[in-house]
Amino acid sequence: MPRKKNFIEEEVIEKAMYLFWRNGYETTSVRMLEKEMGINQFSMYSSFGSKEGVFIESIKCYKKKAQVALVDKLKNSSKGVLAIKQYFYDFVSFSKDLNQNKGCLLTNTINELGENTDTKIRNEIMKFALNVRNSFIEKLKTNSPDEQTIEKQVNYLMVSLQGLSVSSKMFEQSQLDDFIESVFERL
Amino acid sequence: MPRKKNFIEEEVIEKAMYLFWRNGYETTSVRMLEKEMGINQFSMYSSFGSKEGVFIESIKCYKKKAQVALVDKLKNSSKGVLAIKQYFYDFVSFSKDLNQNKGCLLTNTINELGENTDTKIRNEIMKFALNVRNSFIEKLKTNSPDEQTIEKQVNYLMVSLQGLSVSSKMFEQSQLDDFIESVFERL
DNA sequence: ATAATATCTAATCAATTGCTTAGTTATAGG
DNA sequence: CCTATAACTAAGCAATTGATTAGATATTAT
Repeated sequence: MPRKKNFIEEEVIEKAMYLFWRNGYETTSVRMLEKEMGINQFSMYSSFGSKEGVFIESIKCYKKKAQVALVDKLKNSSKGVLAIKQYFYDFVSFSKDLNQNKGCLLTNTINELGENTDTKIRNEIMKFALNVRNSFIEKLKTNSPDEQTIEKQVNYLMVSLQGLSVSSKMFEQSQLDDFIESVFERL
Repeated sequence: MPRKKNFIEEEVIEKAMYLFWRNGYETTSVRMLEKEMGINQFSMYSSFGSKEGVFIESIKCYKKKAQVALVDKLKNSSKGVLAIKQYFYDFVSFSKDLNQNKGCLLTNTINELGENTDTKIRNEIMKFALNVRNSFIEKLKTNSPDEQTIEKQVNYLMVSLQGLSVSSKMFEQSQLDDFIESVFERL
């Protein structure tokens, strides 16, 4: 009996995600979302409940994309630790937008909202971080069997990755390349 | 003939700075600033012109504090590269607030405002980054005389420092320690 | 075709944003 | 002790924020 939605949720969320990615959470207004998603505020609120609801779905959308483009590729690689290095390079191009770099949406979010980050959002982010972390550990095992060494190495890699995310916004590509090369020289 | 200001600009700016540091630029409203600085909006605007004006002065205040607590200490140290490692540890405690970590105000700002960062603000930030960078280079010279090596090393250190800033918001102290130790193990 | 109902448009809500203005108060030089 | 002048208080500005409402429109089972 009812009328059909004349938009696909996955499609409009993807558009919202890119907007949040470029601008951050606070700077992105519901009017901007309206325009970018191509739907009315009513539709937005009836589908996703709130601005935060749209953001949470955007985070999930980002995670899916990063999973496919970065994590799955890493998992499927047979190059061991070198695959992690490739992950770092892939991450930089993944977050590149024209001649700008948007960093990682998840890192941006933590950095913007800090400890005030909503628990639901924080959980989504932490879950993905753990996911990446475990994938790194799998590859590190091919290098060294020592658990303590691996633990230290993966902590090192996770922080390095955050550094890459922020630095890509302010540093030259050559500096990022220097960094990545240095990171894996030490591994 | 005129009336005297009954507040000291440096004092209220310091309070504003801590507020911006904790909350970020956008999330900090003029009403919050009013309350925290203990002065009226009129006084704020007549002294600093705009919210952005208050922020720019806050950035300068932050830079002064970081200069004294971190950079000057680094410069005065005779421990060579080890002094840079100390800088990393000092930075973490410098940005710690109770059991929370606020990261670096400058890094936070770049990360929040991205390429839309006002030129004046961006210049202030970049000037300080260059300042830190040069201080690192001085210490690196005590290790190796090769200019290319130093260039690569300092790029590595700068990105690592950004990583530390963001990661301090989401990771445990032990993970940060692992990271710092790993960075300087082979420098 | 009709009735039921979810989705649409578009106007509007109170609250908050950065900023300004009108009017009062304090402090100095003459 | 005045008078000039800047700093104060507090009310208010238009614009924007996230969110809601009322009424028109479309779709499907009967």
